[in-house]
Amino acid sequence: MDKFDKKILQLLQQDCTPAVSEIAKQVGLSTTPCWRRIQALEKSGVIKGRVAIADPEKLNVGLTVFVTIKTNQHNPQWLNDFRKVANDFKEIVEFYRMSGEVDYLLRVVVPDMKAYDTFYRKLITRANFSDISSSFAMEEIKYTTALPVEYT
Amino acid sequence: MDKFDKKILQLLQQDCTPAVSEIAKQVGLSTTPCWRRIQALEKSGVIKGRVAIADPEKLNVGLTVFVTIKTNQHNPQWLNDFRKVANDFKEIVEFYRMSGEVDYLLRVVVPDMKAYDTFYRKLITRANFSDISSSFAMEEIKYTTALPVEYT
DNA sequence: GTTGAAAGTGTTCGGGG
DNA sequence: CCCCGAACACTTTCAAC
Repeated sequence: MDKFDKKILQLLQQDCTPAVSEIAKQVGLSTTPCWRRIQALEKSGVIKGRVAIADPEKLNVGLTVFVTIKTNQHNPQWLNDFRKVANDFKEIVEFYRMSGEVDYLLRVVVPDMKAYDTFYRKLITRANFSDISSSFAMEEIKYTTALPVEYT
Repeated sequence: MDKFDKKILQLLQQDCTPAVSEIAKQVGLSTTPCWRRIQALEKSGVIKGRVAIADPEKLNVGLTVFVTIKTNQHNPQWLNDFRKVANDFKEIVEFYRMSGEVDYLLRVVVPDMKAYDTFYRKLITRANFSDISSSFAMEEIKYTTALPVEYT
């Protein structure tokens, strides 16, 4: 990936609405090669897709909760089940298997504490955890879907 | 927000490339009213924008690290400075002010442990922390930018 | 890599019911 | 809310440099 591809990616990761001709102008290329590059980035899977970003407040999910989970069932079956559960819960927007102290980390979005409590109760009926702990975000200071292009 | 708006939002949060006519078909509306609804959702700020989603692996930032931070400087000046620092570091993709034990939580994306170490050293020269701790993600099981529409 | 241009498609926004 | 239709812009693909 040369500097043109990087610039294109930076722009599209910020905003994918402008026309190819506009992108081309900003990266210092003419439309045709710029269009070809975008096609290539999509075909090679560097660009996975284009999505609309919604406002959490406006969708009434202004509260972010991080849930750390320990389990005593370290078998693939348990994880597979839990994976399905996580996909069912739309409130779970991120889900990682961790190293170290904690086994799993979830990011959950809900309207408020009360709604989180409801979510929490539903969650623990769907899977067995040996230990589960919740941390609440008071403020979202930065959130971006744009990944750095510096490491390529 | 009625069921049409919710359906439109669900679709666009998954994929914003299809034409309005296609969206309209899927929600059971004709093009014009569907287009007007999308306009309204954008104007009211429910839809904040449209972005391209890049593949972390392909951009060589396959390692996610969660960094928990405690500070002893609980003044707005310190936070404001740190806010700027976080914006400078492209590796920091999420940044929350937390309640409870830990003061701040970062999600950081880097190529590998070595790169994380480099990032870490740079970070601690830019701000003072009383305590900082890193947890590594072994696997990203779920990551979505689509927020639930059920709470509106 | 560049330009220019043609054809097809989608968007946008009138008009009607 | 629906449909129709007509500008208009953008995408996509040429051929030629």
